[in-house]
Amino acid sequence: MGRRTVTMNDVAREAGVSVMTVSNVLNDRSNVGPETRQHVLEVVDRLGYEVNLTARRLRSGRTGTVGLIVPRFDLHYYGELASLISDALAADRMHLVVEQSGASRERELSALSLARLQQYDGVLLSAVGLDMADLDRIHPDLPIVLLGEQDVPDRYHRVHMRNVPGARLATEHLITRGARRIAVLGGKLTAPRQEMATHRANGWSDALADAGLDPRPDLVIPLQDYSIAEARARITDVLAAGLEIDGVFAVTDEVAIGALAGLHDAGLRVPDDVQLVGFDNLDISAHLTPGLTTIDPDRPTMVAESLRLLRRQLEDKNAAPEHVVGTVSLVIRGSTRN
Amino acid sequence: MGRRTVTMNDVAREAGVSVMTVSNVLNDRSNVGPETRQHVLEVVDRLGYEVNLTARRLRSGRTGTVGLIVPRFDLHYYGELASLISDALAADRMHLVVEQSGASRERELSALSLARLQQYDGVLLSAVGLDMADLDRIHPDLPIVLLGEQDVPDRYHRVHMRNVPGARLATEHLITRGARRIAVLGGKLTAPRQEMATHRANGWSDALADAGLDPRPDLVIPLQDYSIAEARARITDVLAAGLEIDGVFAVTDEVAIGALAGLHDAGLRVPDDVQLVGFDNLDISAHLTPGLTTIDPDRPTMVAESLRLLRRQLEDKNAAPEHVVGTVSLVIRGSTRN
DNA sequence: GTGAAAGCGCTAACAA
DNA sequence: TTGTTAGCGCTTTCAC
Repeated sequence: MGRRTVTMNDVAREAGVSVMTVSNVLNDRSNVGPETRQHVLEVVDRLGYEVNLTARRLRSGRTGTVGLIVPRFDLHYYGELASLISDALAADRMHLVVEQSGASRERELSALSLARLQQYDGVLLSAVGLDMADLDRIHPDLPIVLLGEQDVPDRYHRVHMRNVPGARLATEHLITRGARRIAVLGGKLTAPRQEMATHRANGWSDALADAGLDPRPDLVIPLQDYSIAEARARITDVLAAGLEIDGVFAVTDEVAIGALAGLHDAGLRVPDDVQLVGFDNLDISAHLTPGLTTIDPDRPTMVAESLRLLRRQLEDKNAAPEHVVGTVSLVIRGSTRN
Repeated sequence: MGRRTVTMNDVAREAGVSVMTVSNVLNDRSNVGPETRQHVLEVVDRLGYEVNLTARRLRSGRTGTVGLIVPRFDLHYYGELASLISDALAADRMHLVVEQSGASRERELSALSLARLQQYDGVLLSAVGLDMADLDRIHPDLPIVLLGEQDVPDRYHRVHMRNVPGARLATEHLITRGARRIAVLGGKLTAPRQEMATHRANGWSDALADAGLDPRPDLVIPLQDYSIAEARARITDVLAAGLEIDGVFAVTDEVAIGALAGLHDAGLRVPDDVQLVGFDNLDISAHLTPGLTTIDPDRPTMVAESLRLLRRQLEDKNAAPEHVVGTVSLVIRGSTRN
């Protein structure tokens, strides 16, 4: 209980060797005799010694830990992302820890303080609230990979999704299947910065224009937090206000789930009365009724690429920044007609 | 870019004061003259200094960070939990970081190594794969609160859910609404240790017995990872094998979502042919079609209590361990009949 | 193959 | 109000 923490010194004294030898044993360095190693390990075990990672880090700079910064823990997208990354890193014997920045700029900047970031060997940053200028202020001497949509300074390594083509694909599919009055739920035509909502609204708008349809502003239904509840409430509002639609492109699957509920509330059947397409291909989307037609951003590849970029920087501080663009594909399920 | 990290020493030299004064300013200690403070802050700003948290931690032992260890990032339950905790901690100006232990004992033990835990001021541990003996080996001189079901050594502070009564409530509700052949999806009658699945199966079994119904073993459908996909596949299997049921108690809402899909696949209507109750009251559960009747574990209170126990230990290392038991309530929605 | 010395960047304790 | 000293526990460097 109250007993003092066992340090390397204690082990060294007990084993009758120097701390350096203990350190060498614990770090699997080659320059230790076999029976010395054996003996040290025995003592380590007996005393229940565990290395102090803080001290190691202070001295060596290495932590064995990668940080993932996400806007929110409770958006399923980030949970699935974190899970994939964590599993992939485990193969490299590294640990993932996840922090939530909150979607607000203030909390994001705080999570992003150099002080916090420097605790990691590398950082995967999925930041939504920051603009170029913010990112430009961060000058961590530390590997970072940006995951996401926004424009970022060229010096950043970055993996991003093909948002506009993905949204276009979704919308074209709705048009192909006969929808003509297609709303974009969660889209934004204008915003202070380009972001997921504007990119995906642009793809929607492009597809409509190509098909000779009018991307009317009243078909663009912006959201704040992209939660299921918000999406359901907003679509209920616009339907009650008399908006007539036969298709919905929801900017995320989570938004689509809300739309599904809201449409059902209004007595509209999916896909018979209104067809619906999402974006993200969450695990759950295959298991809704009806199954959700959606855009698959090939997360496994995005994760693999992110980690590749991270490893490159880990190996070579001055690796030239790379921009990787993912692929998107359409997954057709029951929420659109045959 | 390659420029060396700015240290407190640099700031001190540049400002013409000692490092202690810089430290005092940055920690808002009262013993600094106003114009000295002002000047130091200016220099800090000009040089872009940020404190090295690793060094601070090594010296002071405080980190300002709480760790939450969860089995998986991609189970919605933990995402919602993490989100609640993160927001609550922000009010105390503390940060939450989340680690995934993986449901396997090995990875759990690794995430739980003293070395890793000691990086935090306190740890909230939602461990599923550990037993008493494992937990007994952990002797961190560090505040821990266990969240969860299992029996734990008395010296631990702990918040747990009323699993058995909750499961009983769910099952009684099914019986009240007319179900008679009620399966427990994800339940286990026997297991090496008491765990969520056994507790909830016990509540199910108790309720059946009380009602004079037979808790037949073939009504207990165990699961491995409690994913939506697995739940859907398993219920499809047992239905195909000829199991006749008119009610399902799913041990989690996530499992219930899979059950909903599987029942639909089999051409069974919910709640007309088969009634369904979950457990957890996830955000999404209100937005399914039909809405999911479920057990609400009052997560906000559980989170508040967990943080209270943590703060108690932070303030007094020797605070007597407390066991807090949450309350459960039934939330009735469309997946059970009226 | 092993060990002694130095110091990573900060803060606790005490002195001035 | 400010500064000096010591040292958190480890790893780097270099000597033996």
